Amino acid sequence: MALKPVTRKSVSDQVFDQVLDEVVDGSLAAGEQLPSERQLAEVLGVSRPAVREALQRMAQTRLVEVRHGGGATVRDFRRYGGLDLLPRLLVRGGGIDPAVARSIVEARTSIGPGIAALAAERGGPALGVALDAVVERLSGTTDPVAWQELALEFWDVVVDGADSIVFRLMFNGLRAAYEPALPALAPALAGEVGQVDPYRVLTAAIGAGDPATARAAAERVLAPTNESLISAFAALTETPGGDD
Amino acid sequence: MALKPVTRKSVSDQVFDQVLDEVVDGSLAAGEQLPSERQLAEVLGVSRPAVREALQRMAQTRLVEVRHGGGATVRDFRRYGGLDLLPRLLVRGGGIDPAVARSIVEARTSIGPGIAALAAERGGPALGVALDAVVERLSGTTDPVAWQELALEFWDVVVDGADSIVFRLMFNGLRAAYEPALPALAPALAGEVGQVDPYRVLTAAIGAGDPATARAAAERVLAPTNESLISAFAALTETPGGDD
DNA sequence: GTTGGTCAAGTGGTAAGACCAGTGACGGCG
DNA sequence: CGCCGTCACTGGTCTTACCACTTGACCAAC
Repeated sequence: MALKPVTRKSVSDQVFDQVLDEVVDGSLAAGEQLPSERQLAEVLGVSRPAVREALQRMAQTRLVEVRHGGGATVRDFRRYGGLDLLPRLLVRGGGIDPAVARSIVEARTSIGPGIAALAAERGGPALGVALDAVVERLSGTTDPVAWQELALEFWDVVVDGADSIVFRLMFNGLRAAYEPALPALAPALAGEVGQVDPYRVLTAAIGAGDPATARAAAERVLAPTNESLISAFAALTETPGGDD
Repeated sequence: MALKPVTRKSVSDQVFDQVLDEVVDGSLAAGEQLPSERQLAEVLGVSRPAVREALQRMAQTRLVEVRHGGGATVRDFRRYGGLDLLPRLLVRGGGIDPAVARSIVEARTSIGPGIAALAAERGGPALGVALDAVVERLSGTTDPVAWQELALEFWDVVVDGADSIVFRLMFNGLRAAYEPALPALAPALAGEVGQVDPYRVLTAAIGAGDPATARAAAERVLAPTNESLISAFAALTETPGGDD
């Protein structure tokens, strides 16, 4: 009997989710006016403060624009949305959106090597040691989920070594989208468990302060995961998967 | 007589800003407990709903964690923060943070070429035409601010052509951080106004569907701006600059 | 007709007070 | 000593009221 933690979503959370869904799936088109707070409150059967908290959060993500006395307007999420709505786009409509999944893979592949090169430039030997420690733990791991978690931590350390805050913030956003899906994703990526050699090569290049080699090594670390990720996402389309 | 729009910040905005500032500058360290909503409301002289809206927005950006009945905890913004707090980090402490500025330049340089290559792969001739139109407008522009706006729009079109939602969302976040600073930044970048040739080369490569050439061309588009950007940010350190 | 002003209705912003629902620590009881 | 209930405190929600702003209609003066 597998028990799972009870989820208790607050009212404002639910309002937020509903409005966000309508914005993302186009039921509320860009430029459209939202119902007034009072109307929303009545329709949804909740209080106005609850609605307001949800709308303020929507405004915080730049998905709606609220003007004092002038109502709230939906904005084009493709034009104004941030990385934070990546999870919502990924699971669009009950299944995984393959275009979004592909895009995540592309971003990994495209950005990772550059970060590795920066880390090689700046990290110094200390970074190599830190990475070695992670790789060591990686080599002793057989559980797919734990392995992916460690892979994520490996990159976390690399990103720290790159010492470039923009990459750091991007990584945070991607991780926030990626990590919750790990339990559902990891089994499909089980094939790469145990393949620590690419990580060792990358670690060595970074520790040696060799950006060019690090860039190439990063590509070899990321490449094998890519096709597996795409198919993993595809396989997830009709699978319940890890929620929240 | 230069008039500027009157700014009227709502109470919850001000609370949000204050708390955010304290988190970013470390007055509220990671792991620390925030005062209770009731205490905050009393200390700041505002109502509890106003405080709640601000805290909910903080939670939305993953900078604080709120547990029902268990208070609110500050999280490490370097570990959990998203791209949306880039503007705040950039102007840390009244001046421009050079490390953040450098990082923005690095991200431009590192990611731009990959996006250009993707756009070349996927855009087709139609994308070339769209880019041509922007370049044409670019060539007729002498005002520095307008020129930078158009450069931003050029990349906007490129990112659309790359058809990869993650890059799109990243670009949105960077743009949201970059655009407000443009009026203050553009004059320092006036040197590049009129240099449309790199853009033409890039446009041609993308229109021709040549990823490798597009990648190289993108580097040549971005490179000249980089040193100017760094010094522009530096010059901005002791200049009022565009607020909000 | 255009300009400018006033007004009313609707909307978001703020406040106060009350109560519900979790959390956590303290102290009594076995 | 350990378990467990109580209670104070915290966040979550609702109600009600009022303020501030936007919009559009209407009207007077030019």
